Amino acid sequence: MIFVKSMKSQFTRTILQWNRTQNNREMPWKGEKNPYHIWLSEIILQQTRVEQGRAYYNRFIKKYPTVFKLAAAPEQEVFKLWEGLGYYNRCRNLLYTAREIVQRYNGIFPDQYEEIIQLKGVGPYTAAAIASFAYNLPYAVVDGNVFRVLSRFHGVDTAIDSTAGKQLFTALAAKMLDKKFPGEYNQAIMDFGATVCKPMVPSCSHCPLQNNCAAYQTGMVNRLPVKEKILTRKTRHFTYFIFEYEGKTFTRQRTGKDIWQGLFEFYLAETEKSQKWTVTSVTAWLEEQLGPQSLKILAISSPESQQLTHQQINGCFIRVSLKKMPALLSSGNWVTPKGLSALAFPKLITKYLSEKYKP
DNA sequence: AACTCGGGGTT
DNA sequence: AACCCAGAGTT
Repeated sequence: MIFVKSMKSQFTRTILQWNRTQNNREMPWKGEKNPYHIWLSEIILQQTRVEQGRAYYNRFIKKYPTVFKLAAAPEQEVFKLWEGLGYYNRCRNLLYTAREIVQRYNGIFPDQYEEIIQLKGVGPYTAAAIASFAYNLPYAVVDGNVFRVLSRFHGVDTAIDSTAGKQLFTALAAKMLDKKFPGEYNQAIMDFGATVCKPMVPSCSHCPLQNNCAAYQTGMVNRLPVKEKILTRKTRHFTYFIFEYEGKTFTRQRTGKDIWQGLFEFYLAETEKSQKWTVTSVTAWLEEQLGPQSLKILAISSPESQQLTHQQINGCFIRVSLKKMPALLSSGNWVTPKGLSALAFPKLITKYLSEKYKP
C-alpha cells in the first residue's frame, strides 16, 4: 500500500514559498477574517487598483463598522462615500446585499460558497475570495492577476475573455490551488501577479518561477495573456445647465440604463454634435425649452471632457440665473449649496464644481 | 456570447 | 493612445 499525499505542484509550492519569504505587500484587509470586511473590500476592488480602493475601504469601515450600520444607511449617503470610485452599480448592490444579510441572514454572513455567490454583486471571483479568506474553503480566485500568471507560466494563449478561456483558466486555477491553505494561496498568487508577474514590465529576471515558466522559456511573456475583444469608444456631447433660483440649484438623479446610474447631475441636454454655445444660442435654446423666461446667463464654461472605458464624454457647463420658476423645472430637486455637497456626482461634474463653480 | 457598467495609473 | 485594474449584471 502506497500512500500518495496530495501532490503539490512546483508552481503551487513556489507561490507559497514566495509569499512567506518575499511578499511584503501590505493592505488593510489582508489577514482579515471578518466576512463583512472581506466582502466590502472585494466589492471595492472589482476592476479597481488596490491603491485606488484603499482609502475608500478605510472610510467605509470607519463609517460602517458593521453590516448593520451599512444596511441602515440612506442610499444617498452610501453613494456619496462611493463617489469617484466608478462602476456605481457596485454601490447599489452593496447596499442591497447589506440589507439582505441583515434581513434574511440576521446579520450573519453566509459561509457556504453556493449561498455567497447568490448575493447580488458577488460573482465567481468574489465568492471564491470570501469563501477562501473568511472560511478557508478550497475555491480558487480567478482575477486579472491569476489569468496573467497562469497563462504565462503554462504558456496558454486561449483568450481570457472568451468563454473557453474562462472555463480553461478556472479549471487550471482550481488545479493549482493549495487545498490546505486556499486563503493564503489565493492571496499569494494575486500579490505575485501584482508585484512580480506584472502586465507590462514583469520582473522575470528575479522571478522564482523563471525556470519553469513556459512564456519566459519561449519568449512569449509580453504576448500573454491573450485578449480577443477590441475596445470601441463612442463620443457623446453633454451640455449641463446649472439653473439657480433663489439660492438653490436644480439637480436630478440619473435613473436610466446608462452611465452614472444613481448619481446626480444638473439639467442635461445631450446633443449629437459638439455645441459651441454663445449667449445668443443659449438664450434661444432655453426659450425654446422653457418658454419665454426672465433669465441671465452667468457663465459658459470652456469644454470639459472625461474619458470612460467605452465612452468619451465632452461636456459644457452653463450657469443660468432664473427670475421665475419655469413649470418644466418646478418638480425638480432644488438644493441649497450645502445640499449640493451631500449629493454624489460623476467626476466630470465634481471636477467642474471644485475648479470652476464659485457661486 | 456580446455589451455595458468609471476612473485612474503605467507604459 | 493603449492597456490594465482583486468583475459582475444584463440582454
